[in-house]
Amino acid sequence: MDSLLNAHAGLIHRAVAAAQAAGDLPTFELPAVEIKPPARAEMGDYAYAGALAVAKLAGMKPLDIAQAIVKHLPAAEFVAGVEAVPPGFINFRLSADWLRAQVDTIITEGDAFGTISLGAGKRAQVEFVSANPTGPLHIGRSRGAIVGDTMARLLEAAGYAVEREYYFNNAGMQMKHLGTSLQIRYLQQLGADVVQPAPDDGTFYQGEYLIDFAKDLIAEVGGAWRDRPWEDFKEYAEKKMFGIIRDTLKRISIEHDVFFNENSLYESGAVWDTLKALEAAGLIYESAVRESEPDDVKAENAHLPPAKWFRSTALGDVEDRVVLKNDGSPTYTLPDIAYHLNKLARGFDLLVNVLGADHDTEHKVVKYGLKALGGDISKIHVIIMQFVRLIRDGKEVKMSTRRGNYETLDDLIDQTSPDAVRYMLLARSANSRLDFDLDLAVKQSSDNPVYYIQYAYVRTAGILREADVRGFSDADADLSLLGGEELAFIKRCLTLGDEIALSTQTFETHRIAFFAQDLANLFHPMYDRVRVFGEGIDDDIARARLRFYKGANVVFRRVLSLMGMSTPDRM
RNA sequence: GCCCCCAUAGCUCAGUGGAUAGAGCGCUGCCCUCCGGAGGCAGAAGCGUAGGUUCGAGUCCUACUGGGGGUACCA
Repeated sequence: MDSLLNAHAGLIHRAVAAAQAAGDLPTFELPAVEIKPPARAEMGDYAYAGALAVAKLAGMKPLDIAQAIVKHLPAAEFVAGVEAVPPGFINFRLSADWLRAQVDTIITEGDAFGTISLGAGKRAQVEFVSANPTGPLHIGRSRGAIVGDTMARLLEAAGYAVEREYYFNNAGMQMKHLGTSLQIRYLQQLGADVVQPAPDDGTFYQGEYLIDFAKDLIAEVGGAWRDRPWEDFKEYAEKKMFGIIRDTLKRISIEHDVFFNENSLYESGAVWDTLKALEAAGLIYESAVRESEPDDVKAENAHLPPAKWFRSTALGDVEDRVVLKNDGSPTYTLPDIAYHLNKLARGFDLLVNVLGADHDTEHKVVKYGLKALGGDISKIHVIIMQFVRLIRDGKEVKMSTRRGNYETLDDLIDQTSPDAVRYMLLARSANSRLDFDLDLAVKQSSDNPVYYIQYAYVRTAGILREADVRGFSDADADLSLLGGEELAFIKRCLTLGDEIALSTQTFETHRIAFFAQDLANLFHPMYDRVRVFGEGIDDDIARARLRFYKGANVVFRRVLSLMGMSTPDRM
């Protein structure tokens, strides 16, 4: 089914064209049609404010335009009434009969309910998490994990074929430190006389997990690795670490389709090809400092070995960027550009990138690079997330990967639940900072909205179970017996398609969390009043309501699974 | 210094240039205890400051104030 917003917008478009053809409206290009629910329910279900916007363009009073549009509006089965009201709004009212009939549509569509055709026939890729395997995932990474996976789920619901990708680098200094740290732990476990670096030594990973790895390694090979080089330990640690990371992600229902190793871009020569291409475009220069620096700064640094700079300012950047360090090795920018060229070459229609706020500048530089090399950056969308701050006892908890005293995602899941973690990290706009209150998340009470939402689903399941026990069927239900409260709930359910469209167009995953909360807020008061079984409720009404709650059950299951949350029948 | 993000109710946050700005928690008072109470009803309370654009601004622009992030040789 098409979204209701689109359906209404279609009516407006046709009406304007018809009014123009009939000479009731002058010819003008209709600007983007915005349909919204009106401010108050009494005004109707959908409202169009376009007549106000085009008044000047058309040279007519807004209300006259609105009336002309209404006059030519084609009939539609979902519309029960339309009126043009001052100062120039057009208000639509949905047909109650049509709404009631949607209960059956919802049940028929089942887990596909809300699916739209926006991305039909298109391929999208979402790249997220992308943490190097130097340690377990921590809270900072988990926000991107949830946002990325939810974005992927929403894109799937929008009709896209979606691939989830994890980009990682297993070379570099940090991985070497991981290898040497495991080597030290291994030798320690064997009782060898090794010096353990001080806690503030940046080259040593203090985390308990490396002691566990060392024990596992001894169980496998005993003391045979005493004289092995650090590279072997690095490889072992990396493999173990990826296993842990994948297990953690799986606990919160995240599985990637592709793991892309940055190193392959060096092996294929793509990194150096990228540099050559930028050089060929005349956008690389060799210098100790930026060429924009004043002469005295240049002179001061003239003795330093030169680096290679990307003249990104030529493409609109605020300053040039180093792409090759003065030791001859690339900065992260070069492989990043090569990686995105690779992604573009794989033929996706949409590339979504989920990054932390610390990468905000970096992704812009990558885009300048792609632009310089003719890449189609309109296909790339980056979600920049502000940081997560952990709060315990009302105070911020400091995190540090290397010292090992940070909160891991696994710890958090253990303390709360996968569902609570998913919801709390989702229910906030990506460009707002997120305070994760550990005390609140640990509390299993209604303070935590995840329970309120899931409880709505549980209640629908409870009704269906009760019907089963009583042997009561909803066969031949007469949906015309449903009341106003049920209709209001159905209306909200039917906006799921619009939510999915908007979320995927604006790349905002928090919307679905608020939608779920809204739905639960409508559900619980209704549940209290609209009962299926009880004194004075006759069988006809009970059948209609049972059918209705069956539909509600489908909707909650769908919404929860879009958020990657579980759907327990009991709590 | 320069660049990016943020500022809405006591707290945490929604809000697509449209009509009387919403929710959760907390607070105050009440109801129910029934398809599993992790429930329901009602109430008090708000757009950082100053300009500008617009028929119309929480939303767009400028400045300011406050908080966060970034600013080659960590990714």
